[in-house]
Amino acid sequence: MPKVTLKALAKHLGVSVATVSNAFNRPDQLSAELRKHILQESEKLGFSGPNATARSLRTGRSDMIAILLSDTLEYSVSDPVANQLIKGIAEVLQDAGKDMLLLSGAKAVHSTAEALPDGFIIYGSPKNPEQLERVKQSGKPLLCVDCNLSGIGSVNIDNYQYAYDIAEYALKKQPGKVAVLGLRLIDSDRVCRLQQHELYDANEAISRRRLEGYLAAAKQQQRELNAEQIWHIPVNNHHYAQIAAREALTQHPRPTLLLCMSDRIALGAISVARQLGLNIPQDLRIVGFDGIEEAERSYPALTTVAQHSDEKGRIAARMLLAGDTAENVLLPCELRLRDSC
Amino acid sequence: MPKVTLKALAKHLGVSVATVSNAFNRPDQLSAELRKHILQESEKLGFSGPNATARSLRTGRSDMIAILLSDTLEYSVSDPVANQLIKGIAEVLQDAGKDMLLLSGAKAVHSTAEALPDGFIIYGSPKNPEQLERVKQSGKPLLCVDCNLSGIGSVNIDNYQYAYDIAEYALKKQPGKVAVLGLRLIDSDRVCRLQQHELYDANEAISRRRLEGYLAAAKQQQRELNAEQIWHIPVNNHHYAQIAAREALTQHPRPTLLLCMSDRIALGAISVARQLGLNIPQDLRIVGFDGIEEAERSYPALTTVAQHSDEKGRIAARMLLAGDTAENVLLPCELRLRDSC
DNA sequence: CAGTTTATCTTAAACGTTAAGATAAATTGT
DNA sequence: ACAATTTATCTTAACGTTTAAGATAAACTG
Repeated sequence: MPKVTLKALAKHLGVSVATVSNAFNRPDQLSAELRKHILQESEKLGFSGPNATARSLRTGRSDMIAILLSDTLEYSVSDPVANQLIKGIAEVLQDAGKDMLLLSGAKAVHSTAEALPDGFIIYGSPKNPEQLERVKQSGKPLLCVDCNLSGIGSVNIDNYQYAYDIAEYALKKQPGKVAVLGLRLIDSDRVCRLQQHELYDANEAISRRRLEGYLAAAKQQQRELNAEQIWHIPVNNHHYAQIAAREALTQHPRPTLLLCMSDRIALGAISVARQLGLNIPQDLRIVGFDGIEEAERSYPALTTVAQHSDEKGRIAARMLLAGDTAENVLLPCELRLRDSC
Repeated sequence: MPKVTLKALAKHLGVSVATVSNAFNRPDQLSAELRKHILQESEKLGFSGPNATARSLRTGRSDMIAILLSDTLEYSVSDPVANQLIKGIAEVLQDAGKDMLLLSGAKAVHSTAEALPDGFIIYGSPKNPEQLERVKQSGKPLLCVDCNLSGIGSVNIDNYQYAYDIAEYALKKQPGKVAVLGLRLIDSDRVCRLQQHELYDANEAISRRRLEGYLAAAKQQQRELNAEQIWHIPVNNHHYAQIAAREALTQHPRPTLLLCMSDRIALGAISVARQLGLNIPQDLRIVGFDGIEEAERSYPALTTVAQHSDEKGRIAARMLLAGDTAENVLLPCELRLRDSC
């Protein structure tokens, strides 16, 4: 059977294509009567509305907003923080009648998905420079979330400050040896300690800002914190967190405080501590970062910095839709003081 | 500045649009020399390749495949089973040079995202009948995963059989009262027990097949399993699992066996059991379903049915790409007998 | 060297829409 | 009653590509 198009419908109804188009898009351009008739008939013929591709070509819009993830889709999206962010963005976009498109940053995405969206929310430090370049080139509105790119508006939290705050709190509570379980500090697939020369890095990634906060707090409290006590964890999951935590906690002397750059890492560390028979907070204190739901339910409940990723998503989405893409917004967080420290 | 298009490029270079188009798509249609020149010049002008929308309109293809999720994006995708599936699909699609598009089933998706893909993988029981209808109408290749729709090819596991098998195994091991912690058995947002009339349902959802398996095994072993011992859990997460587990495990007499329809539910139940001071497997045995990674690491390690969702994804994607959309494939699973039962 | 093939490029017609301007009919004001 | 306005619909020209078919010139064939 021939495809049902606006043109075919128009012919069948004996009216012009414009009128059919208007029936769908601009009700004020034709009589209510005719419009109803057209809509009915189109339903009958199984016409599911004007072809989206053609419309998009003609109007230059697609009513889609993309989230440019820094990793593979499946990984980015399974992270609880990213998940909350996506949820927040989705809420706002839906209300605005826009679609959300998730773009993987890790793999070479075919151009269709990249070319289509009317705007982009770049989430996390982009790992694919060519892709970023294409997106910048597109001239479409851009916004960063949890990253900072020169010339692009952004929504962030003050990672340095809150890392400083929670580290300061923890250091005051707990004397003894300090270790950091850091997330994606360097470009390596394996858990490892930092080397001296890797201690500082011009990198704008949020994990670097957090590390700087920890280091500043340690310095201010005159507590030792060397590169060899700073672990790099390549992926934010339980598995890698446990590997690092086990390395850190089987040292002699054993650290008495773990500063963890994410709640997932902290939860992994808690489970290792339990396996090692350590009592939290007596033998060991642990703090996290992010404020994911699981952190409230853990035993002991995790002391952490609560950032509101859903709100971050909502704000970013609203800014993008409003064309408000020049500002750099910093959202407040809260220290959640619980039993783990 | 004027937009850079094929036409603009052609004019600038003094060749026809067709030639520029061929430079990108059909290298054999022009001399290598000219092609190189065109590509260089196009790079210089910041032309990022032929406009995807126009190409898609002209060719009728978008090189995108959509996964039609049954829930909201953020929820569907945070589920470990869905996550594995997506990973598998992504692998195959990437190798084939296709893009993956995630479509939310819960909300009204704007037509652009729905109209674009060249094919659909429907994941889970669709909750949005109109959307499903539109997708069917499109005439594009469809495939179901973890669901069954008449006339549409599918990739599934034998939920009935494996539920039967693991229940049979557990029932033989453990005498006493049996309870089922079921996932999405009825249409309710709250944790609750099933009513008598809800025990059987024509619904094709996988959870129903699993329940039938449990019931058949109980019957075969002449063990009691009434509606009042079957819980409905609306969302596959720790939170709801714990609510249901707490209800089930604070009964008198207490059940000694929990048949859980997902590993996440089972893990939630394990944590409740621990809170109640119950010893597993002495006081209580628990089995799960799915075989997620966490289930190996839990304490005690979870006895479950391992389905290979990544492989399921790969197979589904390959079938769809091969145009092999009529078959109904059943993938094998394995019983993983561990300490929890 | 006429006839045929090959390599290279051009022309022009789609693809299915929308938006601006044109036209004709109906309504209004004076 | 007639110009002025409003309302309803139509015509036309894009939007940026791809591709079948045609044109041209160079290279081969016997």
